[in-house]
Amino acid sequence: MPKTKTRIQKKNEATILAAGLEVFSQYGFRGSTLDMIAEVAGLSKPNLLYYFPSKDAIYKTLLAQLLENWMKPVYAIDAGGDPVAEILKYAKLKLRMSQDFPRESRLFANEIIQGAPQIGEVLHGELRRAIVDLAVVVNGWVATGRVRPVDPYHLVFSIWSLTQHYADFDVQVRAVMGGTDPMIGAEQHLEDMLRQLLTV
Amino acid sequence: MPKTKTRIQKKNEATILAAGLEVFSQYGFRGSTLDMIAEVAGLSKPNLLYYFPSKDAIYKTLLAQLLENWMKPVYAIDAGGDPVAEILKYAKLKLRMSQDFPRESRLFANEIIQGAPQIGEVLHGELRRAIVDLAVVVNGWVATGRVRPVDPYHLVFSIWSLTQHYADFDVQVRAVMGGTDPMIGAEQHLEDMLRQLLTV
Amino acid sequence: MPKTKTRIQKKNEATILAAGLEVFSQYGFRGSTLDMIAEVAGLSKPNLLYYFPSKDAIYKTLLAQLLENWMKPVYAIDAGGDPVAEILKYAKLKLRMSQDFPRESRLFANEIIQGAPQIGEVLHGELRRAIVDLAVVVNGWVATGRVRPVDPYHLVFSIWSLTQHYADFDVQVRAVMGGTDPMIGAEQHLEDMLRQLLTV
Amino acid sequence: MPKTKTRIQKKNEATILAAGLEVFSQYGFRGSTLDMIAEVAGLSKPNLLYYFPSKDAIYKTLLAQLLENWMKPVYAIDAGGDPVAEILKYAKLKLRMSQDFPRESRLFANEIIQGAPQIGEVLHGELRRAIVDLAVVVNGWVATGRVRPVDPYHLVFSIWSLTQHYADFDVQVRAVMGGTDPMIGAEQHLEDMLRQLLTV
DNA sequence: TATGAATGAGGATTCATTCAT
DNA sequence: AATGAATGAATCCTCATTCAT
Repeated sequence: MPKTKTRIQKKNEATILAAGLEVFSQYGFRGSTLDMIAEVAGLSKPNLLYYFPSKDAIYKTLLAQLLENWMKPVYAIDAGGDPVAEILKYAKLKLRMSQDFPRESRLFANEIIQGAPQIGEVLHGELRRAIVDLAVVVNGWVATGRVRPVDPYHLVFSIWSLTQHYADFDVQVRAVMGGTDPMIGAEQHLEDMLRQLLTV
Repeated sequence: MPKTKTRIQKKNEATILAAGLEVFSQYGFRGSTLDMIAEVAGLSKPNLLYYFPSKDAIYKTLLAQLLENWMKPVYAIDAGGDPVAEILKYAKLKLRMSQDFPRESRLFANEIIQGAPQIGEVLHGELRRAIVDLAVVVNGWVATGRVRPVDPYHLVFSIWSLTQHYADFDVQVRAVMGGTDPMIGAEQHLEDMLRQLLTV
Repeated sequence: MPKTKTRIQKKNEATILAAGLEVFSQYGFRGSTLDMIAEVAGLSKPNLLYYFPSKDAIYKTLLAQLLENWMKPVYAIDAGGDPVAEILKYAKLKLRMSQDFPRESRLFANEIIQGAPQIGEVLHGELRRAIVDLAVVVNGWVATGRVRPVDPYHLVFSIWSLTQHYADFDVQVRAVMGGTDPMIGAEQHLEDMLRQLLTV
Repeated sequence: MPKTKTRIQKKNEATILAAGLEVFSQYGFRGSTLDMIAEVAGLSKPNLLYYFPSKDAIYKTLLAQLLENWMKPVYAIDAGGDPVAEILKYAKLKLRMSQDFPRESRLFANEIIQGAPQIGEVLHGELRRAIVDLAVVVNGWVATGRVRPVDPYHLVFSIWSLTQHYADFDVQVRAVMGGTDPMIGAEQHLEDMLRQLLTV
């Protein structure tokens, strides 16, 4: 019999994942406790473990979901489109994701900083393949003189690091900028930087 | 009489701090245990606490040391020097620090991601002041047409995020780049990017 | 919705408090361990902490309960009654409490000897007020010649010290008296002493 | 070679015992730490253990010294003297000891409350013998009508408990009496009480 | 004689997980 | 589907004592 999930089941799983994201993204895996997650979820601790077999399972489910969304934008780059426009589209999408899903970003950052124990394989597999493919495209653009000569890998790192910085280092960004909203100038700067870097 | 530290004392404190850095930078404060640190330090757990009153004290000492080194480069920027050269000098220094002290960088990243519970004040105080001062300098350069118009804050974030990315996201960087040494192209790219962004 | 306690909850809390009283009254707060209390209670150590948040909480709960019962007898003294009879009634009540609740008495004694870190405020507040009020009554009796001139405070100390002596110094009392039951002559002596002291 | 103690040895042993008394009397045996004692003594912890083999040894030495002084007054009672005067002399001596050596009193109280693990034997031996002898004397006085009929044991307990109360329950006594010095009325009351109780 | 260094044996408390209902 | 009850395995920290000098 195929396990069809009831409405309540779906709702609670979603609630737990949301709570898990909230907590894990701030305190990391080991720094988070089921009590915290249960508190945020508004459920009892044993009830959490009724829906997920373990703390680990919640964390892994979150990471899996995250990776899916994390990879999507790369595939949206159109090798046939205008180079600068395509890169900018990608970069802005990344920036918006950092704005809209800062907790996901921090969850990811925590996982990577700790050596990617859970998602190491994905990094070496799917992610690497996607970026290698992208590098071929970019190198093609460079070879045909459509963009300035640029290392595709470091280009990607620039985009990743800066966009995620606004989410992951939010506290520092806000501390440094005082009351100013960081996001106001962020996109402008990102676009300017990439245009200068890429436009021939 | 000023308590002069024994040779053994100095050695062991250094050993413990090194071990603490190793462990805290990877697992964060809550994810690290005194057992791990003792293991790495090659000392017994109570002996750790003979030199430092608590786990917290080790962590705070590390952060304090870190902050000191972290702030230095900013102050080395010479308002009277060549704008692009000064910014480049700073950026390259930062990059080298990430290369040479990746654990310090990750320790810092962990602290910030978790909301900077320990160093929040420094961020709002000394760090903010330093960057505000730097912004004045950069804005001066912009106003006199010596560099392209850039937002000083986002310029700084670009430098910070990219340079630290190589340390904090090392696993991902290496996964994506396969066998290639990330550092070979990193400085080149950093310089290119900043020159394009800043040169009028 | 008021948290109504389960039957099990009530039972276990009572069990723990009884065990805590047993242990704390003999070894004092610092000399007692959760292991001892768990052993006596027949519960696991973490289970103790499931019902009470800390060792301290068990101790404080016990002291709070104790103080309530400890204060009651004072309030039962009727200013309008026969002076000697009222004092005797109070003294005998105290004596019976020492007999029936020797552990409570020792718990109290331990707390006081160590400087009353927990209940210092109650001593300066409620207890002092009660005894000051009592002193007024006794002084009234003295002034109207209904009892011999006595210092109300030292009268109270006499009653407290002697009655509690049988509980707190039980070992010594029994050692000195050999096989004789201390309580047989105790009440007799107490009554005789107070009558001689008070009767005009 | 007979171990003759050097001057420094004597001095340090005395210092340690004084510090031990200070600490043990307040926190009890298990509640006291060598660190506390070392702190009070102004000596290093290992140095303490150079003079005394263990924490236990310090405690036992203190108790032994204490018992010696504690027993003396009883022997000073003169069976041939005036009954009331002799009892009063004894009681006042006890009171003065409580005033002058409150820490000794509390140390003793702590030991007894905890079941007299160290000095149980002395209580059953020397102390019991002394009080039994005293009882014979008092009973003689009673038989010959020189004092009112009193139970010698409970008489002794009255004296012990009240006099020690001022030392052991000092905090409570002072709390109840407010600013008044407890000792001013104490002796007066003690004398009055005993005279009333004993005088035919 | 004195003390800096070191540690094994606790001791309070936390936490993921299991059990019973 | 939900939760009160329970616990073994940590985890931070304390402390009497030992060791080396």
